[in-house]
Amino acid sequence: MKEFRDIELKWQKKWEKDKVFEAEENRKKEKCYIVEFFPYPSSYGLHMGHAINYSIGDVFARYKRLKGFSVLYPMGYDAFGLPAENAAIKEGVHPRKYTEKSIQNFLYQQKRLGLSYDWNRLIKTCDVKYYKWNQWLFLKFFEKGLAYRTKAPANWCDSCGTVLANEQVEDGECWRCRSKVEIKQLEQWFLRITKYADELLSDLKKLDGWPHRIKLMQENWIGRSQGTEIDFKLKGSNEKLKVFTTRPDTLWGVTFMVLAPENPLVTELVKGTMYEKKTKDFIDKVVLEEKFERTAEDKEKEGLFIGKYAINPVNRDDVPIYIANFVLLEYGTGAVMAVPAHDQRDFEFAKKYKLPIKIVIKPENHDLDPEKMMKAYIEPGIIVNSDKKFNGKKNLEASTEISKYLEEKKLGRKMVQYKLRDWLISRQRYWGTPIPIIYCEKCGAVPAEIPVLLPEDVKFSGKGNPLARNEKFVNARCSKCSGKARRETDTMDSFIDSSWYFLRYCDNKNDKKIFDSKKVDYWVPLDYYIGGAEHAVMHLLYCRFFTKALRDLGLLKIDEPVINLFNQGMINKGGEKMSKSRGNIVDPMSIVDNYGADTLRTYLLFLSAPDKDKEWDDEAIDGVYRFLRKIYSFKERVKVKSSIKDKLLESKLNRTIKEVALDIEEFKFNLAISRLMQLTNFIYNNKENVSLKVFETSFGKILIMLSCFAPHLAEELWKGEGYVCLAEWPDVDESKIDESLEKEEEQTEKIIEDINHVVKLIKKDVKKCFVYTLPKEEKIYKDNIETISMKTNLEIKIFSVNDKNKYDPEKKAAKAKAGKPAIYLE
RNA sequence: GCGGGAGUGCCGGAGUCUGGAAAACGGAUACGGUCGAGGUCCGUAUGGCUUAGUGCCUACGCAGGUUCAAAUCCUGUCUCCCGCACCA
Repeated sequence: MKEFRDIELKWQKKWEKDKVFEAEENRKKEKCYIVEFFPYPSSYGLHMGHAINYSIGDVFARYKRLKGFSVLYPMGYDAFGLPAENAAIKEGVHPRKYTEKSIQNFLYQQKRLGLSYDWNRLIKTCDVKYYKWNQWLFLKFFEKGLAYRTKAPANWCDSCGTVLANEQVEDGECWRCRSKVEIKQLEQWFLRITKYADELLSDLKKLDGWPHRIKLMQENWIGRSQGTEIDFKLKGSNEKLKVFTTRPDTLWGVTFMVLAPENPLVTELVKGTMYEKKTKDFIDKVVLEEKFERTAEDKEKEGLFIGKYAINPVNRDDVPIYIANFVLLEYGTGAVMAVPAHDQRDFEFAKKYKLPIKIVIKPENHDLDPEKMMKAYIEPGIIVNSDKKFNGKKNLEASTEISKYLEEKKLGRKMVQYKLRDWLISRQRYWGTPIPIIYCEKCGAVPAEIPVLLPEDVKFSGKGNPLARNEKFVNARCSKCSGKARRETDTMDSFIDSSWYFLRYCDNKNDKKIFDSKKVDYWVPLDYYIGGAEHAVMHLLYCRFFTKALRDLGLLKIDEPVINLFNQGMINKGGEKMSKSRGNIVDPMSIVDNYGADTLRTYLLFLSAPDKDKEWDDEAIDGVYRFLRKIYSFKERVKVKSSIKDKLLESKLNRTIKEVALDIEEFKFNLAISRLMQLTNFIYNNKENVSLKVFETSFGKILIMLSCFAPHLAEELWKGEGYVCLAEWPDVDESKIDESLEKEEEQTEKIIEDINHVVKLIKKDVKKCFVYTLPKEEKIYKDNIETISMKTNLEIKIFSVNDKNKYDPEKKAAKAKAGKPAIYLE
């Protein structure tokens, strides 16, 4: 509808001109900081998921403003990243141009949705004013030993031409392009996130406002396990082989050992022996070809004896050393002691390679026979065949004693292990923040002067990192000795950008400091952070890590960045996720063109609770459109015939104000909208029977509530001072809420329904209707006689059942019950 | 395998925390009305039976249990979605 379009554009312009949504640190007000995951600006523009995401945040921001909060609600763009660079290679556009264009498109579309961002706080991560502070932070981390460089096996995505962090590998595939990831040995920069592993885990308990499942996913990802590290001596050598186990109680049951094939010790051990060739072949096969299939649980276990033995420190047994595909270098010490009797993996391996199975724990009631066992016995039991100190004890209790015993004998120590690895942040790509390091022939890796500008003049060939071929960029002077030096050409993972952007919003124009702590302290932590669940173990873990690291640098006073995390549901169409490849996407902007932004926003929130998945329905949107048009129709006031519905309207209005506020606080926007619909329908149906004064004050209050969902329409119809979006949320007048009056209305509706029902049944021409009520209900129906008459199109006469003079030729009055009067028609 | 979430009319979804006449709100379809036609708008119907009536039966994935009373609480089970997965 063109009218809606004009209205929306008009108000969008006015809001912008009057800087209506600019935030300020008003210390007299309570603050509320609301952020949505900032988008990667793709050239396709907003998709429906964005539209939902921002609609949720906008409703809440608008609501909090109406409630008198000082609200910061900013937007930014996660503008570095691969798609822009790939487009550059494919289409020959410079990534900066491509990105700027996409940003302009996003910005235009977001404004067209009427989102109430403080655009003055805009952030673009590809802007040197932003990424300079990435570099600053990196150098701080470097100084504190939180950033370090090392040669390590890295996840390599050949199609992206770069390495990936563990979090960015999903099922052995690149999270972005879905191609197979391989392992390469490379010298790379890491951030020591593992330093915070324990705190990241234990602080999850503080996050009451986070969805349970996100916390669980992080907990699993961090993967803390407590155990014991035990030293095995190599036979015929003084060298030690360390293993990590959570089951020291099974130590006497060790019958072999297994090393991860890529464990550097392995090549050393077989050097010069007859096993060297076989071992090398095995390693090549397992490590290079099968890195990721290898971690599947149903993968057949494969191993190889490497000709060496270790000595069990507690019983001096010789145990053969194997390498096998089921042991991972990254976890623990990359070596395990194998106890086939009590570990399923070891059991399967032992069966396959005919290794002995020795029972050291048995159930209380019966004995185990290693020959007949079909699987490992992993339940609790009694220790047997071990040291006499422990035999006969319950294994769970003995476990700690054994660990202590090992510690005393200096054979082992208690230890905590994590699955969490350090964060690999080097990317062999152009479109990112340059890592501000210079390699000097004399001084080694030294900090570069920042900002290290990303050179604009580069050539994209599609192979390798264009920065590395840019002589002007690469050649540098050492910042310490001015000697000949070479610049680091890797750029940072763009997840660095998103790990702290919410802090920069608070002071986005500061060119002296990363941010002014006073400003940040006022706004952070985020009161509400809204976005999809796909970032559970990437962004949401990294930003927690950065918060803690920045706190330890003295820049922040908080431990956790986000109080309440809200995950919106996914939008489906035809039972499937909306996606380009399925061809079932609906472009939000096409809906805006046809129905307007107000309709789209309201519809998206009305579909279902914001945290639930949604099913897009092309037709159902008409319902919301009708609702908004109905509201718009009140622009022209009809003739007032009476004021008999004033009290009822005020009652409903006040109840609605109360309920809608509660619904919004609980993010039940779908319910809030349905209540506004009900109230609107009531007014619409009774518009001639409400006095002008009551109508206008009520309608004004409705518009304030409506302004959260359909802000343009609300502004257009608002007759109060200033902007409706800067008004005050209406107070609830409890005294106006009249339960019995509303009940009367229900009863009236009911009798109308009954009369109409009967009229239809008897299929006769009816003109008059006689209603017989219980004496105490007589008044209710008499008060509403006009409504009943009007809606049944009959002449109505109401009698109390005890009225002796009533007209009742067929003695129907006897059927009257409480709330259900009897009827006679003629 | 482990963990999390969900199953309610023709459809999307309320209701579940806190047990008390299930189906708010919206959509679709059909019929009727309004209208010059279309759209709009209004009304009625959409599990079964029955009717000068407001009644009865059946129903909240399935099966049990607790209770005067269960969509709601408990136990078991099936299906679907999501996450993790040889972590020693």
